[in-house]
Amino acid sequence: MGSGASTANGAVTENLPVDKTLRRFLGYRLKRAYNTIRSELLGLLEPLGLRITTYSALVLIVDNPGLRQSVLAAALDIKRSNMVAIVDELETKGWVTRKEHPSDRRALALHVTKTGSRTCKRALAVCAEHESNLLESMNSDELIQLLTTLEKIESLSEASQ
Amino acid sequence: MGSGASTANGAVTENLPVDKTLRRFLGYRLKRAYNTIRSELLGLLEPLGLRITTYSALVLIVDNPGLRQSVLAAALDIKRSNMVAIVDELETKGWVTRKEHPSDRRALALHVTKTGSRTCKRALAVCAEHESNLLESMNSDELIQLLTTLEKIESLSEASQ
DNA sequence: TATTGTTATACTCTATAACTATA
DNA sequence: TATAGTTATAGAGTATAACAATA
Repeated sequence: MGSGASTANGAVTENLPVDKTLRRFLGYRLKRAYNTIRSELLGLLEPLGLRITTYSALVLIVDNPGLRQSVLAAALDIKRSNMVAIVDELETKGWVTRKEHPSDRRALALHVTKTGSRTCKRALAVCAEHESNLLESMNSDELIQLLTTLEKIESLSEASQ
Repeated sequence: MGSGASTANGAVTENLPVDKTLRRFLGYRLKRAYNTIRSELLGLLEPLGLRITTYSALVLIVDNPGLRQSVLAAALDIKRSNMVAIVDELETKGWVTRKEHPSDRRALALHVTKTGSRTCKRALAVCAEHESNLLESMNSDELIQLLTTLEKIESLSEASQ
């Protein structure tokens, strides 16, 4: 896939030199890299009943018991309105509960259940292994550098708002 | 935005330490970085009548006259079926034409029109400036390193298929 | 039999507006 | 007046299956 050179039949596939112009554009590269990682993660998480969004949310709830739904949404850069269905899904599966917030009656405090905690651990293990595969063939300095740069990109556009 | 500390009113916002676990995960970081760049690009391209997908396609067609639709799809990592609407849009705007492929009567050869070429140039200029903004505050070695690593990620998952 | 372009379809992600109940 | 959660809705992106024409 990607630059597919030869095919089963004699059909043409004209290997395209993507480099010419487009390759230089960061947005394009980021998209492709994210897409590949995304589809890999999807495959890893699906057997556990998780999607990337529900997985990310679950991890944050585990690490921050009593978390407000709106804070969770902000942390994941997801609109409050879109957060509802995600927490709904986690609640339906019995992994997360919405409780009253101790000091603010408008808010909901999110907590993990025992099964939720177990699922989260398994998911974390699976994803950690996936990342370690990347790490192995990538050199850990390189990865750290990547994460730092990505963070920089985020904070940059944050500033220009 | 993102880690919003203070609000107009006295309302609580509980600054969340996202780092704890999730921050380590590459997929999550990639998604956020891509989303920020994506929304910036959207804003830049919209006045020109382009979206990210149509823009990417247009650039490739300009650089590779007579391109097959299927090759274009493969180059952009987009399914052939999803490529149809994208080329439709470019054709409707009068920027691209679908002609007969000289050697394969199943295929269509994509070509740019004069207006298409003009639009592409303007879009490239806008995006180049956007990237140069990133470059300025990022150090060009860092950017090159980033692009290299992203490419590595792609080729990695390509190999594991 | 395989590939090209196409249609139809479904699911996810993202974004906006508007409502309610609280603050 | 502003915030938290919610609903409804619309627009993109992505993925699969199936078809006709052609290789």
